[in-house]
Amino acid sequence: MSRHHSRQQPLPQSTLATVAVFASPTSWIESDAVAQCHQVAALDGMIHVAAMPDLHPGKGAPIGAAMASTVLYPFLVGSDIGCGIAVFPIGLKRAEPAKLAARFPDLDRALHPEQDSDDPAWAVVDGDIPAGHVDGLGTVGRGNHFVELARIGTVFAPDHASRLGLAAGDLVLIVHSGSRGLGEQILRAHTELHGAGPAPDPAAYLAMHDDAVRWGSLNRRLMAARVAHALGAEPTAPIVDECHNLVELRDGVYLHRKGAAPGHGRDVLIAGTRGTPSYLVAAHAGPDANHSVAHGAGRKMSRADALRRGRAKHTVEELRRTAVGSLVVCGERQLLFEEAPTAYKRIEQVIADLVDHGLATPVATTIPLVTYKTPDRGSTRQRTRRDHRRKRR
DNA sequence: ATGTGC
Repeated sequence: MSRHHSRQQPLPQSTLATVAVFASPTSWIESDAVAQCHQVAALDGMIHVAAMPDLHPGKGAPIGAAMASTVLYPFLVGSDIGCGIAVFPIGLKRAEPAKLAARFPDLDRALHPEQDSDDPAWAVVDGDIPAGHVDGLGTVGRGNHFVELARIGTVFAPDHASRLGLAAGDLVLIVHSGSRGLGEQILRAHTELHGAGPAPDPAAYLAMHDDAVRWGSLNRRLMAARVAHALGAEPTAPIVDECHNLVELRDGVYLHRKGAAPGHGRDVLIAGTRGTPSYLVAAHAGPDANHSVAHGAGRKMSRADALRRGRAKHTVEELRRTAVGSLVVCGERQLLFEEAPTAYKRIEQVIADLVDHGLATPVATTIPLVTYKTPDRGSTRQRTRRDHRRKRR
């Protein structure tokens, strides 16, 4: 993606923005990702780039960074505007993970307002559907997105956990998903005209962006409600819901977050992997960190590397039943390898880096029981996405 | 990441 764009007027003399990396020297950070941070720092209007310990290379822009600029750059937020992680308490009698896994609804299948009008999940909609965008409502998507049933493990801050209504052993649903096709449409509309250049009308972009942020949050609530009903529980309101791909106007500058969660006095669920704990933290990041914290463990390997190396290292069964005893529902073999826990950094190191830099305080861990990624198409033959496409033709 | 692109 080129960062050169046409301008009618001469640019003001640009000063290079500062780059701060919030990770210990021993934490593995790919040099390509740091290089991307410095490329971002050289953009017109950029003031400060804060890289989180889960930093890794993205398409054009780094993932795991908060970037403050006088100019709004849509590509720094990316296509999944509104992607985030929400946590919902769920009152369930403990049951076998295998039984629960089998009861998850098909989250590839969208809820349609008319065809599915009797679905009780609609009760979470308390207004209009943002942008009137109906396509893909209630679907989880692909990549690192998931819906997970987890139990609260170690509680580090009992009072804080208690204020959130949580105690060790409680069950929660964790939903990581975004705005599906809507955010992609919004970025594409900008990119077709302006490439990686700034939004010429920031207010117009922000209006669409804010719709996508609301849509993403609604989508997470819809999915939590679908799953709760399917598991025989009542839907609940999220106790945590933070979006990690967004831009906000803060102190007069555009603060872009790409794979970085708001960290100023927020509670944030920082995702581990599909086979390790996640961390619920109290975030208290200041201006040096662009008021942000990490959003997850962060990829250690590219998807291609994870697929290639994973095939030599793991069996499908090992990835479907993890080291913590959880089950992974994922009918796509390729995705299972791409998302293997070993393709990610150690979440404990990411959290330690945040703690050491004074950006967050752990509240509790969540231990996966069932992670849903894509519908299970049966275990007799694990298919890839390509197989599905072939079959359709 | 994505109702995409090889």
